[in-house]
Amino acid sequence: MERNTRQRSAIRDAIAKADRPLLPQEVLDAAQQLVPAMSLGTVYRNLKALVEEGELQPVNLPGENPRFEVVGHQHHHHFQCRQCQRVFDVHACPGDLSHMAPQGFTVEDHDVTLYGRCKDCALPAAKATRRKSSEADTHNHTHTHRHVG
Amino acid sequence: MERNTRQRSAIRDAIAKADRPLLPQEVLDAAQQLVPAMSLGTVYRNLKALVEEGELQPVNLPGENPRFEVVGHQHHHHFQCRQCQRVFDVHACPGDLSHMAPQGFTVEDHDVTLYGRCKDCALPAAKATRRKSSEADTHNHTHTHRHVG
DNA sequence: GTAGCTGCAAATTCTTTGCAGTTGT
DNA sequence: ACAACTGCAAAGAATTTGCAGCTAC
Repeated sequence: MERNTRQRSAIRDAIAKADRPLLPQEVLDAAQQLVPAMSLGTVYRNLKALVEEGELQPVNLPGENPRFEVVGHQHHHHFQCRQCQRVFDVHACPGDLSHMAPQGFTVEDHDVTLYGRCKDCALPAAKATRRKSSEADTHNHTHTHRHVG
Repeated sequence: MERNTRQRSAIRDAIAKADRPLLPQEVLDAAQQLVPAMSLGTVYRNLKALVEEGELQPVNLPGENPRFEVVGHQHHHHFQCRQCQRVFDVHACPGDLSHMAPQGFTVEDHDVTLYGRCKDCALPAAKATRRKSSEADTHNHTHTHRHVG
């Protein structure tokens, strides 16, 4: 049976409060504000458990490490900002794309990822009424690149 | 200046002959038929060099390690077979998807991945005239899962 | 002859796992 | 009590890199 540890609550909370899918390290950072001694291993273990439990779902984007969000809206897609690298949900869907497949291929599902600028990182020219650029640059610049360097 | 080593030729050749994007390990497997002593490190170094040179391009699918293909067709998408895990090019495109983005977000590009059954792995019921199942099961079942297990 | 390349092994990054001690129920 | 959970550290997997020797030009 599942237990209600401080760590698990903090992890649940961090993801529930986020308005976007989080990386394990981001979950740790947020959860450590409640439980400072929490380890990354515990985050991974709980993410896995919560996914199996059906409470969370992994969000995989091309070339990115998996992020996690609460299971809510069924079928949806994602947007990644090229400036701050953060990922956001997109509730729209292009619909049936089976016509795109080559002869003889059967399409069962699809993934769509949009790239561009998020609201906070909008380009100067793109917004007449814009926040000071210093604000935009103050964001979570999570430069996530898969693996080594 | 770039040199023409046996290894580099074998790598180039392996990718050019493949009809789909290959994983580094698949490139090694193919290239070792020409240069048996080739190491995986050499494959990675050459893939990187050939990408920087503009001869190859990485193909990133959600939750998958990067594959590589020759730069040819400009904008295109990919299909991954849920049976054999192989990835194929899709030359169609859904077109402009900027209407999908939330208010204030600017869309500059998109990635689309289709999932289903490739021609070789078509479901029995889906094809009247079908190859013997033994043939389909003889394929490259590259079970690529990111990271450990 | 020498710069670029190669194989090998060690290092790095992300993720999982073993273990001994802690804690929720 | 005792099973589930935690922190820590080691293991694992994909990728990069340092180094000494090899080789194309």
